[in-house]
Amino acid sequence: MNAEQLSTWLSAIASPQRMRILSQIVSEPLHVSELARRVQMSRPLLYMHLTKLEEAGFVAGHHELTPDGKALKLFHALPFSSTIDLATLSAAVAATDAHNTRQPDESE
Amino acid sequence: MNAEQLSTWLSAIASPQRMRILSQIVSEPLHVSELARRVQMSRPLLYMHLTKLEEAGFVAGHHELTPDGKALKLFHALPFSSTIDLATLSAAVAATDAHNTRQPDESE
DNA sequence: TTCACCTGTAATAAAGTTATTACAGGTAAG
DNA sequence: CTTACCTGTAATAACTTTATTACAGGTGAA
Repeated sequence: MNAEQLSTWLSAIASPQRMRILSQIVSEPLHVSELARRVQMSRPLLYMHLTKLEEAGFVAGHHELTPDGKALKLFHALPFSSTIDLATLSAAVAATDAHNTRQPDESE
Repeated sequence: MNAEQLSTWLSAIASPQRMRILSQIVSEPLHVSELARRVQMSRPLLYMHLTKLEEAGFVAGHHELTPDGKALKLFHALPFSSTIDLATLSAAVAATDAHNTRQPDESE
């Protein structure tokens, strides 16, 4: 994990709004409209936040049909745990530096 | 720790630039101008980043006089370690909710 | 005095994030 | 057909963060 990736990961949860969203779908998955009502947020805005959370791997969404045939998009939180300290950050910076110093033909 | 405080803390390190700054002053303290040269950043910009890091408790700065009498401002990284997971985030959101639901006369 | 360092901040520009509004389109029930 | 739900996106406004430029002022050495 390089500095940019770690930054993307941390930025995704470093938002009170996204923390609230996440905490709502820890125990039970919810569909977008219902989730929007619970966190009192417009759907377009919620989509933006969910997209960031999904890209960083904190949530996953999947379509589901209700018994009566309505299509819902359900989201649920994915479990994770990570320890952050100076060593973690330094390692990420080192990974970035190594990448940028690398010769053109060197592989990932 | 409520959601806003956790957000401030995470946001402070969720930046590749600030990770680079931090990793430079882990082993040895450096004065502002020298640090600016190492991370290739203008001093005013570096000050802005250092202020954020200091407010979040990741670095500390102190003035020091060189043997020949020049005043330098040295910064060094403060050690820390924190585990981030769904429980941490949910607890922060709960702390915020508790605060907002509280009666006017309730204490901190 | 001039040069080469250093600290510190104010004003502003540039870029990125967050939030809103307004759409288009779907299903099922009354 | 209208009402009441749902998904999804495009355009844009409002705001925050990041970065630059331009100052003012200090010390010590040549």
